[in-house]
Amino acid sequence: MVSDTRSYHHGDLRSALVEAGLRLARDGGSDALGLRSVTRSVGVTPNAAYRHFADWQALVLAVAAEAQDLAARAMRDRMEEATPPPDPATAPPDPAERALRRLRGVGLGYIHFALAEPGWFDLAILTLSGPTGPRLAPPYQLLLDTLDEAVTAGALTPQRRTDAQWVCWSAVHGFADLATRGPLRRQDRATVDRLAEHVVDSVIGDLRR
Amino acid sequence: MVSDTRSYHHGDLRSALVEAGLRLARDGGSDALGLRSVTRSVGVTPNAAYRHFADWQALVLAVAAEAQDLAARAMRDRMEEATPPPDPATAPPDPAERALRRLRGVGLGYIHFALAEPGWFDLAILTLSGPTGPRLAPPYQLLLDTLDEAVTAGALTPQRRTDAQWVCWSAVHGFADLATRGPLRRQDRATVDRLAEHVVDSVIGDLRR
DNA sequence: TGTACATCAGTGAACGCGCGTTCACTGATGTAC
DNA sequence: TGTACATCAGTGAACGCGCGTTCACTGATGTAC
Repeated sequence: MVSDTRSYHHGDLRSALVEAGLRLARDGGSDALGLRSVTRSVGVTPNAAYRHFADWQALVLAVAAEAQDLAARAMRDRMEEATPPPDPATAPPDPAERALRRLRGVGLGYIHFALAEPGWFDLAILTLSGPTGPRLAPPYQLLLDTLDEAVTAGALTPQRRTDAQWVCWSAVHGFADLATRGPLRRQDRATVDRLAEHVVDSVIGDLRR
Repeated sequence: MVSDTRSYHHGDLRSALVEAGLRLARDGGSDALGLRSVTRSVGVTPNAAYRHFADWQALVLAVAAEAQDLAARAMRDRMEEATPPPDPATAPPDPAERALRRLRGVGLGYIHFALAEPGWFDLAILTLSGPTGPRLAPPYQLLLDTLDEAVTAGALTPQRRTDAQWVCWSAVHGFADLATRGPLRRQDRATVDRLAEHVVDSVIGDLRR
């Protein structure tokens, strides 16, 4: 709480609504995002939201965009974790190998975000196809960039690069869905992690072939 | 219509409700399956459904099971289409090659069912994880059988067979989701078909490697 | 520095809707004798 | 073959709920002079 002195004017209700939306969606997924539930959570009248969003859908889109940013950030973290900055004490790693490790990190990052935050994942994929304008969804953009880097690093032929994003995305997205909503939902975490690596490595194995 | 003479007793209301549910879900997906909307569609009072289903969820599960059967049937058709019975006039095909063609048919069948019947697909995946008892979901069972056949035919080593179902299912399921709800939704059909083949062939390419 | 006033961001109450579910009921069916 | 009656499968009305949205409003803010 920034201030406990509840004033008539909120200050930054728009941000507060988006944040409350994220909080609700974290537990309940996109279903938890009602105009009434979000405003209730902030402690404000339902129609107060109409000062900041055209309608209910606009609010959902705003929260979903935030969830996509969170997903992209988690993926990027995982990617960079997989490829620490070169240590001058050791031999510089093979750039092709390094690029594939980064690609692997991106894929596993996608899956692990879904497993760690299924509510946000559910919300994020809701609008992956949405008309978010010319800007691509951040997770998708990250995948494209990483694949391009793999070509530059010589890990991937331009021929194999073509449409590779759909193979990669299909596999990790499908796995994430099976693991969060589907038959792998009840499996223990170690098994799911092992299968996730297997799926990602299979796809990368095919790409480098 | 079996009979236009509306009697007080319906005859087979349970089947009629499931059929009406399928009809509604075909257009509107699982969201269209309300207890009221289904009974209304049959022309019967809402609570009449309680004679045949414990509650709303039981009705949904019954319709979803039907949708899964439809999916499995479409996949099987596609699989058998890909492997016509041996013609004695020509040389018998390589059994390993034949098994992989069948596997390819199963994967493409899954994707094409999703594209042809997105409403039913949405409903079917809702309950892929559901507690449907010891019986596995028919589409999943079909995948397992086809993979096992591929091992028998020598197209797949037992080593590669391990967990292969998750790689296959993840890829086709993810693609189906991207193509029906995701960023490929607006793509023209020819492009989507081409990408679908690319995804399936990539996975199979990795398996046979 | 003080005041008048336009603008803005919220309130409070209500609208109409559709949902799943429950209640007491009634019309139809089939079985025992 | 006919009748009494238990059983079953529907009806009709209502409950309580939560939803997104609209209306007229009021309290707070900031600006012009």
